[in-house]
Amino acid sequence: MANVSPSAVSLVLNHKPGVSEDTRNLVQQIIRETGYTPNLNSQKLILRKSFNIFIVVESCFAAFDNMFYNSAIMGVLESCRAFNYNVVLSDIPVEYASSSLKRAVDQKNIDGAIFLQDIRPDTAKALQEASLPFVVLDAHTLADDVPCVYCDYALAAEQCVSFLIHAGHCNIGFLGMGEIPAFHMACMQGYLTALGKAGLHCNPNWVIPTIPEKADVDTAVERLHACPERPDALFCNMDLIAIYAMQSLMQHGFTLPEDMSVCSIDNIVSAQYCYPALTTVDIDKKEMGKAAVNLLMALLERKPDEEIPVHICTSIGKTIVRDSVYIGQ
Amino acid sequence: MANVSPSAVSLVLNHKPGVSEDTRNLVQQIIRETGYTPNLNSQKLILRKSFNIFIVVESCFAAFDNMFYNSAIMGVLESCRAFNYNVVLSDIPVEYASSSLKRAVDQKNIDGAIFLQDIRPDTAKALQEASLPFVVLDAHTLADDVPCVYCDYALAAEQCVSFLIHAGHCNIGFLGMGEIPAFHMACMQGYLTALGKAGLHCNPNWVIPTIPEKADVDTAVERLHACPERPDALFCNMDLIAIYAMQSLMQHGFTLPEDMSVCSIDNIVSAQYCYPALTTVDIDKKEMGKAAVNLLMALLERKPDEEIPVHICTSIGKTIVRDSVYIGQ
DNA sequence: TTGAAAGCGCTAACAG
DNA sequence: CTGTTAGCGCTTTCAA
Repeated sequence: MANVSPSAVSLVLNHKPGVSEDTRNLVQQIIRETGYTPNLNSQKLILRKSFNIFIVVESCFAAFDNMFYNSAIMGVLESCRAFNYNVVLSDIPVEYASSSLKRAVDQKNIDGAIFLQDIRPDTAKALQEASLPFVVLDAHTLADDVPCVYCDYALAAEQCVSFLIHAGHCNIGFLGMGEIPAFHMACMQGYLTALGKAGLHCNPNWVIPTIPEKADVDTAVERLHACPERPDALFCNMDLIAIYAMQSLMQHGFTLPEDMSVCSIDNIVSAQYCYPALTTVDIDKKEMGKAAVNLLMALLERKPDEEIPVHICTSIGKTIVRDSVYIGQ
Repeated sequence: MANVSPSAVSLVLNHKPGVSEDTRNLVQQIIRETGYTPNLNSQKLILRKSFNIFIVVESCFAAFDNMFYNSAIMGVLESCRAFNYNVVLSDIPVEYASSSLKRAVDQKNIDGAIFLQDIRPDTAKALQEASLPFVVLDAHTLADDVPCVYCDYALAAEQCVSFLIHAGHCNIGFLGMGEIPAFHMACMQGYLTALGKAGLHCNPNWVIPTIPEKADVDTAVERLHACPERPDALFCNMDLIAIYAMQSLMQHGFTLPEDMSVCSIDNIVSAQYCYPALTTVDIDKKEMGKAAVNLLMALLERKPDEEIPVHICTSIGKTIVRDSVYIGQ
């Protein structure tokens, strides 16, 4: 030490009490003058922390290049900056996710994790056993003991379908991602609620589960096309499905939106680039990302048997009106 | 130790010589049985390494949610997995980039960095002074002493314009990102080369620099529209500009691609979702990402005065033919 | 080839 | 309030 004490410095650095104002000021000045920076690695060693949080995707329907989650990650970053954690990206294949994470825990290379979309119950359990704090972002099924941030897709669906109804459409089909049961059910429920409130009925031939792949959406549109009576509007629960559906529809000779209105949920960036530009219910993905890190940080700093609300719901945005819905009458 | 030696274990763990086969096997077996995992943090401390590499964007024209760089990041991740480094995302505002990175170096929290797109000479210098290895991904200007991976956009431009010419177009305009001079010049050169090879001349009124924002592209299209004689095809050096241009064109009552063909460079994911689906020269962004980490790793492990080629050029992909170019005659 | 011992740069528990 | 001390879990000389 240039001047004074050995471990008092530690207290100063960590803004802890136990030092007189004089000493504190002196130390701070010397730190400033010498440009001293503590070595994070020794802190990591003694504190048994890594200051790393991982973003990991286990679902095959999520990915870092998924436009939805990509926006969420922007929120994660923004919110994480204040906490001095590194956010590290990890694209582990599903089958190795939990073992790979467990290894990271053993190595003390991870303090917490944010999962993009639901994880399997057994990996949640494995993580809990390894006592790794984590939160799932954009959860669809809400297990009591898994912390998550989610949004009310049933509400979003209702809002979307209501928009269609207010635009004058009575015959509304539902083309939706069917591979995530809870998600599909939520959207189905919102769809039915909106229909019900308007006194409309649901034609079962018009609800077709699919996945966000062009070929699958093509066959879904095919089925719709084969119906004796066709809807005049389509609700999709993902922008990507809506975009593919519009492409299919146009390939079948439909003029959009006159021959078929399409409205969906997400507001990914491609929604403004596709044709027709897509009318869609905005989901504040960035907000979800921020909420996820806030939850995770709370979990990391939770005191013994402190209760933390672990399911946090972010609100649904407005319906972004673009060109894919024909405003009738 | 359950059995034998104290520091021999270290040699075994790091696959270093100096241990007999017997000891090695014994130790390895015990490690397997006990499921022992070394604590990374103490290695970090003693080795003065973090096993972190940062991905950072300093340019205001790059970002993590930029679809181009986003794909590149997938390549970075994929290639990094083998090296046991964490890839951490860092969205530092431009003005703090170099100081923030220097701090990370002081803290021993970073071993290397990958920049998305060009960095300013002064930050390159600052990084070199801090002796932080780094590489810039998708470099446009190639300073001798800054390691980078780039691709030959002049060639891509030539390929793109040649495609237009082969499709029967003789009057070809150039709407391009003008804010990155080196990039603009490279594309301009490719554009002129293709024109020259075909014996075509360049109408200066038809080359209009712009930026990838709807409003700016709108005014660029406006200018084109005001020309006494108009081109029948447009070369753009970025998909996003092409997509905006097509939207503008359609708003002006053009039928695409009959009234105007559009072709560009990048092949971002939105290129297949836009309307008309965009014909574009593929850039292997993933490959660039991989090349960047390979370069960086070589830099990290370079022995004293070992020479490493620091400019690596990735090849240009095929022209992905979609619907935005009218194939004439 | 192997073991003993000295740190890496910090924090925390303990006396003064 | 302050200084002394003992580690955190590893790697690495250096002798044996």
